[in-house]
Amino acid sequence: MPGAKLDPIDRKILAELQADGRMTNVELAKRVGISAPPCLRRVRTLEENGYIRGYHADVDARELGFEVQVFAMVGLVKQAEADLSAFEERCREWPLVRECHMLNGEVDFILKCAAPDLSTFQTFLTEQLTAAENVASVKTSLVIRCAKDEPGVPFEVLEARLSQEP
Amino acid sequence: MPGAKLDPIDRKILAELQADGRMTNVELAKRVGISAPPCLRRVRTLEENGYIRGYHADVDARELGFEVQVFAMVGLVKQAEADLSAFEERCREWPLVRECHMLNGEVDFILKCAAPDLSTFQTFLTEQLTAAENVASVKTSLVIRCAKDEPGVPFEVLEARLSQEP
DNA sequence: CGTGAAACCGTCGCCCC
DNA sequence: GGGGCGACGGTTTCACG
Repeated sequence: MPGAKLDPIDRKILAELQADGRMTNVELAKRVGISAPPCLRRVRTLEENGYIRGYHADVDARELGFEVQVFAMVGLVKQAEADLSAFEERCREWPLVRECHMLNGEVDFILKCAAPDLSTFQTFLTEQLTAAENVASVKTSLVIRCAKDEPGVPFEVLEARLSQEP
Repeated sequence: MPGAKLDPIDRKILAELQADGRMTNVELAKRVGISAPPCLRRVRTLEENGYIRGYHADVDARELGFEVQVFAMVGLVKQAEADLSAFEERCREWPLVRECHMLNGEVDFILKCAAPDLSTFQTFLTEQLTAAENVASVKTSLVIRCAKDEPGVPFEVLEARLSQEP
């Protein structure tokens, strides 16, 4: 049962840093109810054990001139592990592809892409993605608007679960 | 032309904070080539003008016990603006739904969901999402694995564009 | 935008439970 | 094992040139 090695203070630290990753350590310590030194030690441990992968500013893509966001559903011709890995490696090299998830079901991968405008994306779509080796089909959907974009994990759900069956 | 109001130093600040949101201000100032006080003023301005929406620790969902990630494609019965807004409001209230994007094409919305296990998700799926008013169809795809998950925007693409046609 | 100064914070060693 | 106290050096954040 993962996440069980964390005590309530660790989970509170993760929840607070997920909500505000630039909080000072003393502020964080105050919120979780311990003093600064042990709080910092816990944060370092959480980082080293991979619970915290990093910290990122949440930059507004549209304000920066990335008007186009697209979800692309990709089907491959062959799905042996080597084929899957090869496609994933390609995706890591394409900067327009921000996320690449392998799925079950009829489609093999879903990609989230960001581009400055439609023509940039269509060039990428026709000359790179659809043209890539082993790609059988690509279906794209433009994002009209984004109603919710919460990073990370719903800690409320985790806490409800843990308080229910300890 | 959005993003044009930013000078190269502002864009460098955004790129650096996107890569490491917990960097100290003096380190950031060193990297962008100015001293600390004007660097902090620029960061504050970028925050106030909405270029930076926030800072978040990138928490490993699976290590925390969220084993299940799902993409859900949702079609509605009616798509008048009031119907669309009502569904978006529902999504904001569901903690398991982390992202909700309205799409063009045959499907109306794509949702990214996170859940501790399959049964939690299926309960949500059958009792909440599929049962919600105005929902016509829901197709779900489990995430098998994630090959890439880069937050934010490819600044390399932006810089290449700006240096090409100033 | 840079300099200087004051307040604050990150961090360490040590002691305590 | 983990938490608290005190102190040092670095950082944030002013006012001012």
